[in-house]
Amino acid sequence: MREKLAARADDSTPLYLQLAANLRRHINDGGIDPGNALPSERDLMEMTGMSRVTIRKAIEKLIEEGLLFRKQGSGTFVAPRIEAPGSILSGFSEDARRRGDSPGVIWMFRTYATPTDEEATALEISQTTSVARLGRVRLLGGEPLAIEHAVVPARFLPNLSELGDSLYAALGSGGFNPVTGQQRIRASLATPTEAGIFSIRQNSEVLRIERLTRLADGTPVEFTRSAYRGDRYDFVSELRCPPD
Amino acid sequence: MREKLAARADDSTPLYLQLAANLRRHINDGGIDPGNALPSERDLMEMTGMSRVTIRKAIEKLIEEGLLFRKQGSGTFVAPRIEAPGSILSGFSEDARRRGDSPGVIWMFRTYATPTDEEATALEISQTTSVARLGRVRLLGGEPLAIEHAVVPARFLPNLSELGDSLYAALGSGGFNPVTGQQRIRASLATPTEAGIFSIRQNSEVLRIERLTRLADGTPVEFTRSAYRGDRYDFVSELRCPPD
DNA sequence: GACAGGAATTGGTAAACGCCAGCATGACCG
DNA sequence: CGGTCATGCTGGCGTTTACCAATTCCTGTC
Repeated sequence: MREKLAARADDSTPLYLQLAANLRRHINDGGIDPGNALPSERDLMEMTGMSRVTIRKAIEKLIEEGLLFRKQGSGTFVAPRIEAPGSILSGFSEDARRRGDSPGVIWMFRTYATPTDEEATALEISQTTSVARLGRVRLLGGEPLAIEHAVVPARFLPNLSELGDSLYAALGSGGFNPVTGQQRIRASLATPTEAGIFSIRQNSEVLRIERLTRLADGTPVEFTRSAYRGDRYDFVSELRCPPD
Repeated sequence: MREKLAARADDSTPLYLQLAANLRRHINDGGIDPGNALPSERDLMEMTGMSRVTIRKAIEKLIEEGLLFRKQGSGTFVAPRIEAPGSILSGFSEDARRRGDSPGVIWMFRTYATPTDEEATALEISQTTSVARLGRVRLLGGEPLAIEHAVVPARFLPNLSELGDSLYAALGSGGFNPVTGQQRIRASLATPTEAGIFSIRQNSEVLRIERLTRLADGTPVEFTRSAYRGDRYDFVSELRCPPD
C-alpha cells in the first residue's frame, strides 16, 4: 500500500491532490471496502512521509466528493457506494457516456444571431450583442429524447465549426468553464412540434428544463431551454447537505 | 471592521467558524459589495490576530457556500448574489419559508405501519420492520400544490405526535440528520385522485419526485414520493461544478 | 461477570514559518 | 508613445508543533 500512495517526485501537481488521487484509485480498486476504515491520519503520515495537514487536505477532498466520511474519535471510513453521477453541472453527453449509453445529436441549427429580450436579460447582455444559437435534438438508442436550445454569448464560442457534441467541452477549451448555475425544472405538455419530433401524442407529458450557467465571477455563460420526453427520461440528481 | 471580525473569547465554537459567521454577516450587511475584494488574507491575519490557516479555513467555508470566490494573484471577492437557495436537501417547508411564502399542510395520514416491497427495498430494511407513513397535502397560498407520501423507519421517528410541519426538523432533533440523498424527477400526468385534490383536469401535467435520503454512513432515512402541480410549481436547483 | 474508570487512539483546531505561482502595476527603455 | 520587464502584491502549497475532544478498549474493582 505504501507504494501505491507515495507521490511521484517528478510530478508537479500538488501533493495532496496526488495523495487524493492515489487513495481514490486504491479504494476504487477494492483496496478498502465500503464501511471499512482508512489507516489513521497519523499512520498515513508515516506511510507517505507527508505532513498531517497534507493528509487531511487530501481526505477532505475525497469527503467533498462523497467517497469518505469521518467520525471523530473513531476513524475515517469509505462511504457506501452510490452509483449515480448526479446533476452537478454535467451535460447530456457526459451524462449519457457515464451511463454507458451512446449519445447522438442532430443539429437543427447552429448560427450566430441576436438574442431575444428574454435571453438578453438572462445572459445579462444587450440585445445587440451577438450570440451563438444552438438547436439540437438529443438521441439515445437512436430515438429522440430531448430537444435543446442553447444560447451563448458569441465571445465564449468563437468557432462554431469546431463545436463537437459537447458544448461544455468547447466552452472549457476556451477557458470558459461554467462553475455555478441554476436550473428550473417543470412538468408540461408537448407542443405539436415537439410531439412530432418525439413521435408521441400531442399533450403527452414532457419535462422542461431551463438552465443558466455562470463563470466563477458570475458572468452568465449559457442559457438553455430543453424539453425531455416525460415517458422516457428521469432526471436524477444527487443531494448534499447544506453547509451549516 | 476590526471589531466586527474579532472572535469572542467566551465563545467555545471554533475560531474559523466564528470568523466565517462574522464575515458572512458583514457581507450581508452590505459591508462589501458583490464583485469587490475582501482584505487580503495577510491583512485579515493582522486585523483579527488569527493565523493564516484559520483565515483560510473560514474563507474556504464561505466559498463552499458560494458567497465568495478566489482569484489567485488577485484577491478574494464577494460572489454576485444569487437569490435562490437551491435543492440542496431542504424540505418543502424550509423552501417555502425562505421564499417568504407561508406553507400549509393538511395531514392525510400519519401512522406506523409496515413497508411495501418497494419501500423496504429502497430503505434497505426488512418488510417486517415498522415504518412511519406520512401522507400530506402541501398548500401554498391556501391552494393544494403537492401531495407527499413519506416513509421513514420507525426508529428515526419515535414520536409521531410531536411531528410538526417539517419532517427534517423532527429527524434532526433526534440526531438523524440526512446528509446525502438522491432524487428522481419526472414529468407525468395527473391521476384522477390527484386531479381531484388539485382541482385540475385529469391528464394535466404533474411533476413526480422520488427522493431517498441517507445518513452520513449511508443508512437510508426517508423515502418520499411526491406529486407537484405542473402548472404551479417549478423545481429550482442550484448547480455546482463537479470536484475536479 | 458486570460495571466504572482511565489510558490510548482517533479526528478537530490552531499557531508560526517558508516558499511557490499567478497577477497588476509602474518604471524603464526603445 | 508603446511595449516590456521587474517588483511587490495576491492566493496556493507544504511542514512542524501543540493541544483539544470524542471514541474505543482495556483494566481494575466490586
